[in-house]
Amino acid sequence: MLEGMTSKDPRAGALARLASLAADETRAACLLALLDGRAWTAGELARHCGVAASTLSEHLGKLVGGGLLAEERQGRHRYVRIADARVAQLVEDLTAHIAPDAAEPPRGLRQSGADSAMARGRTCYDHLAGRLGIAVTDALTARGLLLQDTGFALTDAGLDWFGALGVDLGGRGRRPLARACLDWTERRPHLAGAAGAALCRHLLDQGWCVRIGSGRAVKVTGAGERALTDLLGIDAAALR
Amino acid sequence: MLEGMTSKDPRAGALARLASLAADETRAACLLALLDGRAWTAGELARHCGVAASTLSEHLGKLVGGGLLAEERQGRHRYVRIADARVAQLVEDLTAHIAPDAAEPPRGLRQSGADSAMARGRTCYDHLAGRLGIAVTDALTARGLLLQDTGFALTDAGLDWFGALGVDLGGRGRRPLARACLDWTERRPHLAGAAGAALCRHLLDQGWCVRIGSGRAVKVTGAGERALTDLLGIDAAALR
DNA sequence: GGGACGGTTCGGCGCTCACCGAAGTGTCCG
DNA sequence: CGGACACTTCGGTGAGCGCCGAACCGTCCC
Repeated sequence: MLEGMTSKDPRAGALARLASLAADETRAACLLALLDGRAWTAGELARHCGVAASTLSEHLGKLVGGGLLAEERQGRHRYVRIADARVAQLVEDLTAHIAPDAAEPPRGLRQSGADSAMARGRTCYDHLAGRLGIAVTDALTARGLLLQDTGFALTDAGLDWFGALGVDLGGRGRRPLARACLDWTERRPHLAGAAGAALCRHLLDQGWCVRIGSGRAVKVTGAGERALTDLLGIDAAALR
Repeated sequence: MLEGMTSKDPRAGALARLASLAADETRAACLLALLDGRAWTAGELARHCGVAASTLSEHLGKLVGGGLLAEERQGRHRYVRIADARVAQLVEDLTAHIAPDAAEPPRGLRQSGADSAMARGRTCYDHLAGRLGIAVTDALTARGLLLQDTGFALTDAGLDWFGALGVDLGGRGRRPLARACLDWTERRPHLAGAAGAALCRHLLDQGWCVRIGSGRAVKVTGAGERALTDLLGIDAAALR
């Protein structure tokens, strides 16, 4: 009670509290699962993590209370998702930090189908990742629309390109237009941020990409192959 | 022992382990203190955190073992510092996430002197922060050397500018040349990354800036004022 | 209405972990 | 050599936390 504390940075408590939220394996598994950007029900997460529903309920209470997750109740379901892009970025950053160590786990044959679909193309919160994400990012860079070597930013030509595509990049809120997100399978940066999100949304809206099943894996459609070739010179067949 | 686990992402364990390192208030305080980029002895940190030396020794064991800190033993001293720029960035990112909430603590008059020196200019790991860091970043942007609105990257002109200054930006290692670091007092992004570090080093090497005491606060010298005005058109008097 | 179902609350169990002081190791210095 | 000093190791203690199953509350559907 006495608080015999010395100075000790006042931010330390808040930092520790934030880190605690991810410091449990079950909660960490939830955050990683939710990085697909979709909303999961509490039950789905409980099964995914292999813990009792009651246990997971308490975890969700903490994650929501800590501002990392947003919840939406629908009937008897409790849907949760990553609260916002800042949180998604934080989890991505943490994940990127451990990626070099976490060697590819030995994969059973049964999983390799889904895995390879994920490696071809997937969403990472709200933008594209996998080989598709890399291909788009590299094509933008090759055409002088995106700087990658000296940082990560759209060029003026890049801004025009998005404009010509009819993609609204949002009212310049707090969120950075372009930022790098380290890809988990490819180990290379790909386009994230407001522009990455808008581009991903555009591809899905135009039917150039479709989600495979209910998961985060996506595949390029026939129309998408033509569009990617026309717009960016991407050899989309290589992504099949 | 049985490992009745279901799938549960294999990265979850590693993520939780990483987060645990920062999930303790004392360890968090250590990380924040070490963000000044200098090496601290175990005893200094113990006093700073207000815990017994034995307690802190165990904390350092975990932080070093987890790869967040690097240690160097000199005689009977154990010096520790942030392991590398990636770790520094991680801690910065986490800190930036909580900054909006952590309102400025009520400051006693005794501290306000040191605090205002910190607000004027300081190092943030290996680059400049505070009003000085913001001023340099904004000046680079205004001169078309740095893009901030569409991401964060040096322009070609920016590369030339660094070259003309005689600053070596390093052999393009893994580290990004330019990235944004959110300033804690100014709430605005400033230049970090390899270019930010090189620039900070250059200012100190040239005697344009000097450290105040042994801390992280820095002040601009007379020669520095002239140089900043010449090179970037900065009104350095405003930083006094 | 009644039963299945998703989610929450609660009590209790067991483990982990931060903390301390005391004793021990190694270094520096008079 | 002997004493001061920085740090580490080790037992012990107390608090916190993740987990479960059982009981409970709403919602959906037959």
